[in-house]
Amino acid sequence: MLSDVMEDYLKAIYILQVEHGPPVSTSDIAEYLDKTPPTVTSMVGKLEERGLVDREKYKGVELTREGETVALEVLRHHRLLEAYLTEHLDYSWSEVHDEADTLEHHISEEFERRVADLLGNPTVDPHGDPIPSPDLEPLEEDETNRLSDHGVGERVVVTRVSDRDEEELEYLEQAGVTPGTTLEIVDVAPFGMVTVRAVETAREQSLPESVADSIRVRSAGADEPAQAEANGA
Amino acid sequence: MLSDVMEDYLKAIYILQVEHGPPVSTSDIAEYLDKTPPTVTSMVGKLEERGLVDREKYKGVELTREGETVALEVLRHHRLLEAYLTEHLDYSWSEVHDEADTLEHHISEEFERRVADLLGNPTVDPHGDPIPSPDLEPLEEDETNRLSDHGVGERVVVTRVSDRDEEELEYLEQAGVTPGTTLEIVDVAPFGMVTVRAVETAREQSLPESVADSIRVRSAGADEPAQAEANGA
DNA sequence: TATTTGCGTTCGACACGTCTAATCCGAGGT
DNA sequence: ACCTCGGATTAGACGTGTCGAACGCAAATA
Repeated sequence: MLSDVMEDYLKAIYILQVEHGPPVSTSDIAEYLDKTPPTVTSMVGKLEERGLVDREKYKGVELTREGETVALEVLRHHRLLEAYLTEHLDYSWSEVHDEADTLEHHISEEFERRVADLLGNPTVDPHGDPIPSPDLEPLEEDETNRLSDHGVGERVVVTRVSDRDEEELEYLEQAGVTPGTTLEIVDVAPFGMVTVRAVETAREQSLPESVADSIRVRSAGADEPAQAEANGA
Repeated sequence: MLSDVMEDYLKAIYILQVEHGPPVSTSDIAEYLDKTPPTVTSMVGKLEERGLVDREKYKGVELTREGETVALEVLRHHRLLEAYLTEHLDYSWSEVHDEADTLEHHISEEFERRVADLLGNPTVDPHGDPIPSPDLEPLEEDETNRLSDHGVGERVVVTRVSDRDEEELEYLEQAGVTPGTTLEIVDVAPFGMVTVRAVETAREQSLPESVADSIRVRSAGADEPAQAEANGA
């Protein structure tokens, strides 16, 4: 049996690995989990002993297939919970993260199954993040663009926003920028600030570069406009 | 902050205290929580340091008001979760206990509030156990009788069954003996076996003494036939 | 190539929750 | 009043997860 702490490490390594590719450094893990580097070194050693990560000293760490499976399981719990809390317990879009972060380690397989059924086996969570399938196959890479990769005049549909920063989420939520929203890019300032107009509501918003970086979009009218609606119920 | 383990001890002490009255012995706690007596002694020492229990060495332990409040909080979580899992996630009556036992330590106050609202602020859980109020006032004593206190020919309404033994619960569930059921006592054997007929379905069941002891009832047609229906939604 | 500098790792320590083995109370029987 | 025996406590140990301080490696700099 794995402790919740170990699950947290595996999830962190998975996420960092997806973002910047393996190997993942000790200090990145420490930063992500708010631990000190010696703590991470020692924990990573234990994960290696259990065959959940491969490691090269002074280089970095990478999940084994087994470690990846555990990470996907935790991620599935997390994202199902986010969807569930949002749709059935009336949580706001920005409140769900902390609750899911705790509960993801403590729900049973039974609970997972029942929640998934109730939601109609969704494939994305409320932030647009993909939910790993029940058999925990590796997720496909996110092929969509960042909002900041697009230029003035283009029309895009939001597919996904980062769920790591609560304040950012609250801002986007009340600004009406959520998965499924169609945006028209009004202006791009030299320092990366992007001004967009939500097509449905005609509201204009300016978003700093860091925010524009974490919003994933596809071109409006591009192939397969189905993803945002795939989250059942 | 209290650990989940400490919460478990406080809950256990509370329950034992309600059952057999203070002081609660080390070995009873050990038995209840499936730990060894030295472990309990050491933990009880820590609870005493934190002002959650009063203790007299070699005698036993009793919750302080503060410790009782914590126990009631955990109990509220547990019983709300049981009600919630039963009513909204389609858990069977006997499955909920283990899931609730874990989750009770990990849900936020926010979650507690939302679940309570959704259920209509129930005052009893699916087993008929009282749910502590949000302000965590001490629970009133259970004034109802045990099934085994009644004699042949009497009609009683089930108000409450113990949730500690999963097998027993499964049996009672499929036997149709649940809170709200009206029973007529058909026979009492000398060794405590009670045979009852469920009035609504006319099914007859024989219950061993241990089971008959853990079923609480009130006389059918007695004052205030309202309790079993008080669990909203 | 020699040195600096930034990470990473090792070392020692600590709190928690648990156990076994050994010892110690104290209530009930004589 | 004494002894016994069941239950409680102390003593010592271990695994987990965490830290700060000291040390070591390796890549970039000169």
